[in-house]
Amino acid sequence: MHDGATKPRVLLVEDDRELAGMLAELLADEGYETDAAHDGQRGLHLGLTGRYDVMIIDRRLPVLDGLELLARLRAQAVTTRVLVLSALGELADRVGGLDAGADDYLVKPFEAEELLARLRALGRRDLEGAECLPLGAAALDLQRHEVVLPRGERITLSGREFELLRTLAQRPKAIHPRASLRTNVFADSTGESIVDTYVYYLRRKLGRDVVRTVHGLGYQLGAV
Amino acid sequence: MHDGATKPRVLLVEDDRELAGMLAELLADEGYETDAAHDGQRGLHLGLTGRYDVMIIDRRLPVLDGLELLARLRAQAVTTRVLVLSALGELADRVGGLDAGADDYLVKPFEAEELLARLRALGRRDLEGAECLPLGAAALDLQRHEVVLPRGERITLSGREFELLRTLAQRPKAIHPRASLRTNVFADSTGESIVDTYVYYLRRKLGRDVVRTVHGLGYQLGAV
DNA sequence: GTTGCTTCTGAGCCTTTTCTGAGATCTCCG
DNA sequence: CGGAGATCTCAGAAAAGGCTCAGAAGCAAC
Repeated sequence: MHDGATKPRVLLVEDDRELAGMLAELLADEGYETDAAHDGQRGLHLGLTGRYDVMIIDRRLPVLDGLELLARLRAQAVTTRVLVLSALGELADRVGGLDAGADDYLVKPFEAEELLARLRALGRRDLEGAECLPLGAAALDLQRHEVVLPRGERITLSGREFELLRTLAQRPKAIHPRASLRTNVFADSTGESIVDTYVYYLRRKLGRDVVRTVHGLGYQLGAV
Repeated sequence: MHDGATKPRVLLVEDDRELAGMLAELLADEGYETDAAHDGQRGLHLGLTGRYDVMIIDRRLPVLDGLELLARLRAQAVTTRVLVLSALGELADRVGGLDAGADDYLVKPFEAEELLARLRALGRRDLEGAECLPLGAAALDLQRHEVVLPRGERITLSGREFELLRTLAQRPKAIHPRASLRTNVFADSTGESIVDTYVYYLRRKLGRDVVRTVHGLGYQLGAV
């Protein structure tokens, strides 16, 4: 399950299985946790249901084309950074990709190093390449699943507590509806109040103000 | 050069397969156990996951250049001695290689005897230098497979116990997932709890705090 | 062969985490 | 104010994760 939950998670959508395998190995060495899909349909499914820090999407895909996939994801308000791979280097395609909502564009063949550099850049853009997410005056240690208080005290979180807080902290100003938290953090578990329960746990450990309730809309990150 | 029981392990990263084959044979004759990689990517993978006493890396490599590979290994806190091979004898390259963290540099073509001499020298240097890993107030004697307590008392570890503790001590701040310990130390043995068992053995010999449990994530080096 | 150590497996038990649901409390709005 | 729906709190069951250990199997030295 979520063994290395602290690792940045990558969704790789690439139909060339040999290339996909190499990339997966490369990414694993680099400390990423990778899910792979070999066609657009599957990619869409994973992209909508999983939580990823970055996505790498090939432009040409069977079943559902890469740009089409990207557009669909964006239509569903998936804001994850996306790096599009393409065998076509022409300007037109490049523009098309960026138009469709890609954050970066890489032309095949490419150096492994360049891919990694671009991934890091995307991560940095998202403040996720960092080891910690800011939490008001405190910080969330992504490696250790701990909250570091200003005075240096550490409070360890369980896996789910961590996932929830991390999700909130990734977009600190956003209001996160229960439904999306339930989907992203709790894999649509059947209980209706699972999110409430974990908000309760977080508040019990970190104080009432970690999470703010926006009545009727959802939850938002507060301050510790 | 190394303690008699186990052969010294060499990682050879060389894209010229003919040369690689010859070197592997030479090294085998000389009592080394050799893993070979033919491109930088594969070399990086092996270098990060395997344990080697020395690495021989060609400067020019496909996919991931030799110096880049070296820098990457160093960045991941791999401290193994590295001998860089190069067809280019110019000063600039020499400096580049040493900059990138090489311990020695050998220009092609070279005599077999010279390579062996330099390997022995690197082995020796390893003995002089960091022959102990710090373990809080104590230390892990890499030659004798013993833990040296602050008061000078020595506790002998079995082979597996040593490998496990060494792996943890090599990256003392990292959290090591069970799965990776299982792969690296126990060659993916079938039992699920092999890592737990050896953690238990270490704790029994060295006290509860040698190894810290990070629930759901893995183990981390503690203090003795 | 016997002795002694190491390695590995798996069973049993304990702890922590996860999930569910039900009652108490709160908020909004008429 | 009062009711409906939303939110909070929490206890307890189930599942997952972790610890301890006994014993079998392997290996090396005597």
